Amino acid sequence: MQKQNFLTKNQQIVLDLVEKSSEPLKAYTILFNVQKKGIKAPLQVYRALDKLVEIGKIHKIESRNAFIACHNSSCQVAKATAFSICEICEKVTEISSAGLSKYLANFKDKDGMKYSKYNLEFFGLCKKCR
Amino acid sequence: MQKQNFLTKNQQIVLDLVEKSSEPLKAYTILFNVQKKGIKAPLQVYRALDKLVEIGKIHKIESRNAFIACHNSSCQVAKATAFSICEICEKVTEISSAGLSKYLANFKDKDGMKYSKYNLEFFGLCKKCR
DNA sequence: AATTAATTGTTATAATATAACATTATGTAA
DNA sequence: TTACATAATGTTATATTATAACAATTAATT
Repeated sequence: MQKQNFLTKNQQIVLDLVEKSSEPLKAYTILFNVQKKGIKAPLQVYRALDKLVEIGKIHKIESRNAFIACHNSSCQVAKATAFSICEICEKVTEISSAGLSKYLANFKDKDGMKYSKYNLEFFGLCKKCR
Repeated sequence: MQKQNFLTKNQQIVLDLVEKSSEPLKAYTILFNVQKKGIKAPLQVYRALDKLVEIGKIHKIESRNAFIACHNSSCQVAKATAFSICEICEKVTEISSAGLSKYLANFKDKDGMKYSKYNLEFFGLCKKCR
């Protein structure tokens, strides 16, 4: 069986919800909101989320245990992500800076090791909250 | 009462354990290992961890929900952290690169905003696992 | 000594995430 | 087109991570 290149019903339901949201959503918030669509258990949500993260449709904000849709058209795979997070209103914005991603992809550690996969979370105050 | 500038008993017990460990420790692993020292409840561990993170003695690896001691002498405050994480053996190394921290501290987003606080997690394979 | 603030201890519970297993659907190849 | 293999689903139960609430204690400041 080939690796699927389309979304299954549950994956589509979860993605639709996350894409409609202006803020990161938590797994159980998603669960609550998709119960009317027939998704009943946490595991159904987590499985959909896992897949969507894997294919880069959504990203996990690790410091918040929450998920947002990818807003970076070039981000086909979830491997190099950067976000700014407002510490007051919790607004999260995906950063797509060619300079930043180039710098990080080319960064070498002490051992000369490069990393194509990373997650960067900036914290501060957004425009509104400043 | 002044902000304490020393560690309390529980904080010291938790810090001692985390500093002795060569790998990130999870909160309940810590709890299990300090029960012989009189720490009985999760909250006692989480409170100590919170404080230790706040003063920069330890860092939380967000993608792993685990804690490691700070190995960066200049890191008095937990505000600008970078780690490499091996996806096979889960070895975590704190990166202290003047270049990297300078680049990130000076990075400006679309709105010209700078961020003095950030957390960066690189993923790849360590020397051994490569 | 009185006051204030931080920390502690304790019980209970909330929030986040996965294990295990039976079932159903879908692609591949004989 | 039937078997085979792989992937996704549904379901129940449970594991893991983290915090709420509140009473008690400790320590610095006035």
